[in-house]
Amino acid sequence: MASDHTRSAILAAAERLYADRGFGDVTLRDIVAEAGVNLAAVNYHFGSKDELIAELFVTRSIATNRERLRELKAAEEQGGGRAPIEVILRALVGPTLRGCLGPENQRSTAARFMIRASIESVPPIRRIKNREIDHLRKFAGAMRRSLPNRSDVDIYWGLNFALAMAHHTIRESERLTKLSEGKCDLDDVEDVVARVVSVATMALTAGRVEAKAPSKVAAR
Amino acid sequence: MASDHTRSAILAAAERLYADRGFGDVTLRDIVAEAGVNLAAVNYHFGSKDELIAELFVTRSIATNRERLRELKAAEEQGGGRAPIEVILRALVGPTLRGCLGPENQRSTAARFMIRASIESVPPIRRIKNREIDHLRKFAGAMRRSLPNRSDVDIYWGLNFALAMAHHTIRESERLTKLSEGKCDLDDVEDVVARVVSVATMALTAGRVEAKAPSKVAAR
DNA sequence: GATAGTTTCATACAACTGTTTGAATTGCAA
DNA sequence: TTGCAATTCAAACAGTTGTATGAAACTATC
Repeated sequence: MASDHTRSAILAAAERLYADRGFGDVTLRDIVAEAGVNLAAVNYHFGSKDELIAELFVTRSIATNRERLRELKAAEEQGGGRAPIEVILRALVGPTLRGCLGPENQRSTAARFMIRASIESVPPIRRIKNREIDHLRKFAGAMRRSLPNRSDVDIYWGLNFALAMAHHTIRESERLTKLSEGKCDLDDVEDVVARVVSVATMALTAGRVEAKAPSKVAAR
Repeated sequence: MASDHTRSAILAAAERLYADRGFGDVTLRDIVAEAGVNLAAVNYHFGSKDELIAELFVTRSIATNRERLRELKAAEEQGGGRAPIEVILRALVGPTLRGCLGPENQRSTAARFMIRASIESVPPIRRIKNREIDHLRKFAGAMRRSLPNRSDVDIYWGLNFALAMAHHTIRESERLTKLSEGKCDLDDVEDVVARVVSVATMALTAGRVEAKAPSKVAAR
């Protein structure tokens, strides 16, 4: 083990470069140059390039998921096993949004890395995301307990839409800023969280709005 | 020009292979082998690999966007310049969802290609997506006319959330099926459209649901 | 049917990539 | 200090990739 200096230098350099330039444009040679270590050190310490990327992503994922579960558990304990749906949703999307958004100039390397991972989604990262299902099931369970009258199908759709709004907002934050000409303030993370939670809550609690049949409109 | 046989054979083979195996795993040599043409034909007819991918994506995008605008225009004309917000949202997300979802066994190559493009998002495709803003602005305009009392910020957030739900559902359709153990029926496209439109409509019309402050819950 | 322009082809190119190797160096324990 | 394992290093490896080349085959026009 020793000092692990090389190992952490590689992790730091890789995270920074991937965050700045994306996975497609950064080679192992770029990383070791930035870290000031030898090329072979990557394979010595991590086994392969993919395992290096996986370790970067797993580290951040675990932190986010831990925070999610902490908030969820606290909410359910306080409510005697049933938490209000807004609080559950806040526990679901809050940590992710807080970890990725915020004032751009002071956005951490980790945050920018996670945004990049959300945009590019290379194989090692996709593999990890696929293991996230058990984690999501815990939220589905909490939502079911919170809304016992709601069907499973509606619960899953609500969960899906909540994640959709959070992740899409992160991934397309730049485009939303441009589209809205800066009117949508993505630096105000708590406002974003509140908007996502609010809409997801409505999706899960409101009666279905009957959408007008498009027959006449769509007709030629 | 001649028969264009080689050109279209390349396009068809590329679309099929990319749809099945993803952009990362398919080389030009795979494509020309599948198409039964010479390797140099790709650069002769398309200039480069990226331009080939771009052409594939642009073709499908244009078709979707045309359909979107057709539905939007029809709706606004029928309503004398103002269309109901549900109909606008349906014009926004309907064509995309219909183009990508539907019974898996009979899903077209084009549909599977677009799903792949949504998941992997390779540089030439990202470049094209970035040019989509003007197109989205037309929908923002229609939404503003439909909901004149709503602030611009709310309009943009509603637009953002509508796209979020549609695109995320496409991209993560497999995961949603697995998570819900098949309970969420993604083959019933019109039901998916109705759900997305319904939630987006609520997001745009309902008063803001005041989410509970998380202070106590989140506290250590 | 000769010719000019287009298209196809086999092949080579040139560069880059992640990974491996084996020797050199370092750090620690006996 | 000696010995042993962990670490670092320069160098090469092996394979793949997109692209370029120049000759050959084809097509249509006059």
